[in-house]
Amino acid sequence: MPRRQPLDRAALASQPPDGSAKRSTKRRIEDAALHLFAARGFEATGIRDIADEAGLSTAALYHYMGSKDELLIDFMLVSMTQLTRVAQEALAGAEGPAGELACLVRVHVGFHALDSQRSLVADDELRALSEEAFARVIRLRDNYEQLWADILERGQRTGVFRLANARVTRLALLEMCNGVARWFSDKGPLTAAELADAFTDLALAMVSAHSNQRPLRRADVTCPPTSDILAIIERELREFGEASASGPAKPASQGAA
Amino acid sequence: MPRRQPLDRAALASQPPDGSAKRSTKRRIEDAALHLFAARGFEATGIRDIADEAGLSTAALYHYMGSKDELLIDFMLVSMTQLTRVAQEALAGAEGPAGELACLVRVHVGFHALDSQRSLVADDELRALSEEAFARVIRLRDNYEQLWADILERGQRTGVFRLANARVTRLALLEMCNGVARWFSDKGPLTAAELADAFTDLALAMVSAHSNQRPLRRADVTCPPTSDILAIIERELREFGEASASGPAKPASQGAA
DNA sequence: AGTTCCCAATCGATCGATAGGCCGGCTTCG
DNA sequence: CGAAGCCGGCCTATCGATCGATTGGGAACT
Repeated sequence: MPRRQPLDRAALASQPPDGSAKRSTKRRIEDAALHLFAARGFEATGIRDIADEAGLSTAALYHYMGSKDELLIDFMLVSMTQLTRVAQEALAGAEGPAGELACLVRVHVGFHALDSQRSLVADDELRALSEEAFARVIRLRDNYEQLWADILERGQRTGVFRLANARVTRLALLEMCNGVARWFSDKGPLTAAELADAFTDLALAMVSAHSNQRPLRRADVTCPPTSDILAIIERELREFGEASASGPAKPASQGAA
Repeated sequence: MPRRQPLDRAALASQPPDGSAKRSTKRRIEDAALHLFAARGFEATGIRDIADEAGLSTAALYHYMGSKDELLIDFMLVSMTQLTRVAQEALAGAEGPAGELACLVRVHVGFHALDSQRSLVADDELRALSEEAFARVIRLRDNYEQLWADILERGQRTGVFRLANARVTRLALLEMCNGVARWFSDKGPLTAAELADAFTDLALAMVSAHSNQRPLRRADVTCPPTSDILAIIERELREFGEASASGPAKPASQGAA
């Protein structure tokens, strides 16, 4: 019978003297949950599945997390917050609607390729949220999508873009980019950078970006290079990965209110 | 307490003398299941939810369907079969890669707008299928997507399209069109026809469709008009709606094998 | 009498979550 | 220094609720 692993104390002892032993466990739980949510869906994933993949009992799970629902909510809030933050940082290096659109596409595609599991869950499991949590996440998402709407509107108004319908174009762009998380694999033929660049040209073509009667391609716009943008994303993901795993979910046993 | 409705026998009696009473019940079940699967997801929908919305007991459900899983499988097989059939019929009236692409976009978007619930379920719940059912549905889907791949390849080869990467372009196009089922509402500002036309231009721009150095728009290509294509879709949906609801799932109680 | 249609009651399985305790390291105090 | 007490980390066992599905009819129509 497959006994549960008795914990490699030697490996734990070799880590920094702070709460790192805990971190590794919380990270294992989050990684397992994210993997299963993305592969089977939130509703189809049981806490026993998560516990098995993390190498724990179900009871031990609740030492680190509030509930299965909170786990999902956290994934979504983190995903939307990171995406928005990276987009804003990257937009500082872009010029004009065409450059800004290229920037948003690179960020969005980069995020959905480098963190595809979390992105997939964040995009597809909104219906699993309670009304309150849904409202919180949607507020963040609306805020993010407003970046796209503003840029499309500005491009339309200044004549850089030619849009039959700004709303439809925005929705088409976003769904196209969201789709990346559904099929991208880092074992596939394309790197995240190549994908982000390919999508940048697709997006510029969709909005008929042009200047002096000539269509604009990604080489023509002012926007941080894809390598820089991917580096920002990776830094953001790394920072959160450490921040989120600094200890148990319940800081101390406090009396109920 | 909300008693279950005692069935309006008078209304049933006013229908044609064949098996129409059954049809209405089976249709109620399918409509309820489709609505709930689309709104909450397959795994989050219980058979009691379906029974409540259909105005039946859970036991009565099994008089008309095999199982909850079979219900889902049927939705998917029907969706893929109809989509492929309509696409092939419509393609007969198209000329050249640009006309054919416009045709596929109109069919795909039209389907996802006019039958958005079934399309949404078919696109999003693949992971809920068993391995065997998954293989059956995927085979149909691959067959359908091959239509897109062939047209993109032909457009690329004949110089009508300019594609950086045919596979990426195909995936981007399909995800963009699939997205329609997630946000389209017939109570929204656009009709299905207007949407299909808008997406046709977006798609032609994405592939850089051109002729004589000039970009091709939907007015320039040879393709059945959107109104005709939507009519084909509606006929297909109507035909199935009646065919699928002609009686209980279990034709007679037969001994087990 | 047979068939169609449907229900109340209930099956075993599994769901998310909790109770209560064991174990080992750390701190505190004699 | 060593014993005592605490606490974080994790376990087994189990909770009530709900899951999909079935049994065994009863009422209505043919």
